Amino acid sequence: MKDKTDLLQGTLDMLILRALVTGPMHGFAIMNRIHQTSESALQVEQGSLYPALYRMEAQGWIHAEWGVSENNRRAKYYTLTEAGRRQLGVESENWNRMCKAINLVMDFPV
Amino acid sequence: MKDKTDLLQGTLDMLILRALVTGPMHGFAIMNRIHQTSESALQVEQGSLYPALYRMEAQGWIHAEWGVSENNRRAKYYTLTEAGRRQLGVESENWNRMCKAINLVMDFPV
DNA sequence: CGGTTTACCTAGATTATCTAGGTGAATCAA
DNA sequence: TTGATTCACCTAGATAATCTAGGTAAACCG
Repeated sequence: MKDKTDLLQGTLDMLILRALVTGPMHGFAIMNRIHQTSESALQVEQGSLYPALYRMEAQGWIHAEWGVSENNRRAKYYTLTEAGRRQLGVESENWNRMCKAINLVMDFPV
Repeated sequence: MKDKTDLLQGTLDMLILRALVTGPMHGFAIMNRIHQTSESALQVEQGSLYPALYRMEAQGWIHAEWGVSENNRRAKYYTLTEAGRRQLGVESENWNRMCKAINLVMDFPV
């Protein structure tokens, strides 16, 4: 059974890219950022996050660099690349189109 | 690679249930209805539709009955059950919550 | 020095949807 | 009357995204 906080499939990459628009961030912080800005409605699991980051780095959308976190832990900082910014545009547009389409169906007069 | 008309995962049942609010319909008509009301933005594939209908009937959300279509073909007409109407409410609420949550993240100030 | 938090990682399961095949009956044009 | 097209249904297997459930190690705190 799907949990209430499960993500809508296909939106994770977009959310991560969007989080990185405000500047480089490490994985753990991205997770928290998404949780907080969604007012706790979204909870990205670590088992989803890290493979996604790995995949997106391979795609060239983000760039990773080891550093030290604000809590003095070693952390991998991710930066949005130019390709990542373009990808965010594509995914964001797609999301808006889908949202609109679904709402057209949902709001169709009875 | 995901196609532009691919559905957002998790929304198919909701769309089908919603289509049936206007009255009983056969599978093929449900497919076309979703395509049309979404202004061609959504295209449910038959290989997604029929298994979904089967699954939803097993869940008790819809009820099937053989009949004859407006084109004089044999067709299976689906009707929304009371449980299906409740399920639509649940899924619809969940969709709105998710949409809002994602848009909170997407619209977060830079 | 033991527990908690931070931060990362991975294998395998789950599940939804799509791809790509198929059937058969009705309609329509040649 | 026959061949092509449309309607309507069905299914097996592939694909892919996310989650579950495990794990490591270092830093901090009492």
